Amino acid sequence: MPETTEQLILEKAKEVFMQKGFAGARMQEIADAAGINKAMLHYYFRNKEKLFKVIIEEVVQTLAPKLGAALHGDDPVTEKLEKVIRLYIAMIKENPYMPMFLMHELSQNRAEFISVMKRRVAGFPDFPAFFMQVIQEQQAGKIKPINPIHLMMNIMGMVVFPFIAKPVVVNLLDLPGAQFDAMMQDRADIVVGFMKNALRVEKRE
Amino acid sequence: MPETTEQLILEKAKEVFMQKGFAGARMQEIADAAGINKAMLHYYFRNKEKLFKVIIEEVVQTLAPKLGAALHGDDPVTEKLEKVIRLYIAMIKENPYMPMFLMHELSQNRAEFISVMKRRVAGFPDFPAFFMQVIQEQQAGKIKPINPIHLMMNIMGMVVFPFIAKPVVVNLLDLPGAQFDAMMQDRADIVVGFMKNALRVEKRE
DNA sequence: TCTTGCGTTAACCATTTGGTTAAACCATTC
DNA sequence: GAATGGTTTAACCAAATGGTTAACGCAAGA
Repeated sequence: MPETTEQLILEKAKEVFMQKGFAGARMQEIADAAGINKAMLHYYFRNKEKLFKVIIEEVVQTLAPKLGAALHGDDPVTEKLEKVIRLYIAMIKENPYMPMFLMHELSQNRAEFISVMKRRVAGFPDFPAFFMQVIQEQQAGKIKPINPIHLMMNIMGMVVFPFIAKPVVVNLLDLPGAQFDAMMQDRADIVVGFMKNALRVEKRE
Repeated sequence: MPETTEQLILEKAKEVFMQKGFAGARMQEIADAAGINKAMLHYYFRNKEKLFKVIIEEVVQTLAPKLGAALHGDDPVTEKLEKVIRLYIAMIKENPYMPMFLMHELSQNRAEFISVMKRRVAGFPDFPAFFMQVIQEQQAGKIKPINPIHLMMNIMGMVVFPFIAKPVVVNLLDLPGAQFDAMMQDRADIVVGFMKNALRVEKRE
């Protein structure tokens, strides 16, 4: 099944943009990676920004529905969060640069970026509904009280951090990269356990 | 007290590098910010990489001792972690770009960076000792069992994430920036609470 | 006052880099 | 097989960007 040139470019551009960021990425490098002439990039995508925007679109379109699916439905909060954790950790394992990429580019306030994000894609998570559920379970005494947004940030922080901070951790702790990766095998279980403990209400005595 | 040109350059270079990253920063922009000629940058720091390296050095030298101080001493683990959380959140509030900057540049595997990190500065935290303490408290039944490295990553993730992800969160949740900042006031308390709950062992009945 | 040398500037240079153009290639169609 | 039109290439261009140079200013010392 022969890949079209356009697909090939997108694929390679994604790799380069994700690893180097917009400012660090070079059109020439993308062309080389795709084994084509630099002019092709412009033929298919006009310019660097347009190409970048397409990648962004793709990334957002991949991430949002995953979150949407996990938070949707009737499961209790802790189960939904467990889904989020496992889903995202699995995905980041295959795409380690994605979180860093997203955050770094977003922090540059690229207008294109924001607009893509704002235009909610199909399957976009229904945050208000989920936050409501969190509050209800708290009032019912099923989980510890905590602001749902903070809770969400706690989860995402624990999920995302190890991947963007791998170089820091490895260097700070003098840990071989392979050993770090091995540790990451358990990561999902550990975060899930930590989260459940943190939300667990003590039994009344 | 008149600031020397060198200090002025460092100050402005730090701002620009931290916000734009190495690849995104422009020597001209730094010069403009400092209100001087571009040649001055090269006069004092020879080239972009050298200037960058000095900034890196400064950042690492600021961060490591803070962690070292918090982890040092005889306090119980949860208190030490509480210190870490409060110290870092306070510092990041004054320097919101620092975490993003550090991680993004680290992820590029800049050799200079790694070398600076490896050369342990004064006050560098004694991780092995702290990890040992964590394990001892776990065996004594004072805190829930968890791999100390995972624990540390959980903490740092929760501390750092909101700052690097502010644009993502704000856009995803349609939250006014000011409201987000207001929420950040409580951040330290919430992370401390979350951490303590997660580590708390249930009372035996 | 003349000299010395650090600090500073404007102008300039070379390379990188995003982007363009005109011609060539090649499969499909008439 | 000539014409058509999408695809690809090599060569080129202009702007951006990191870096250099030569001259100037000016305070401190001789």
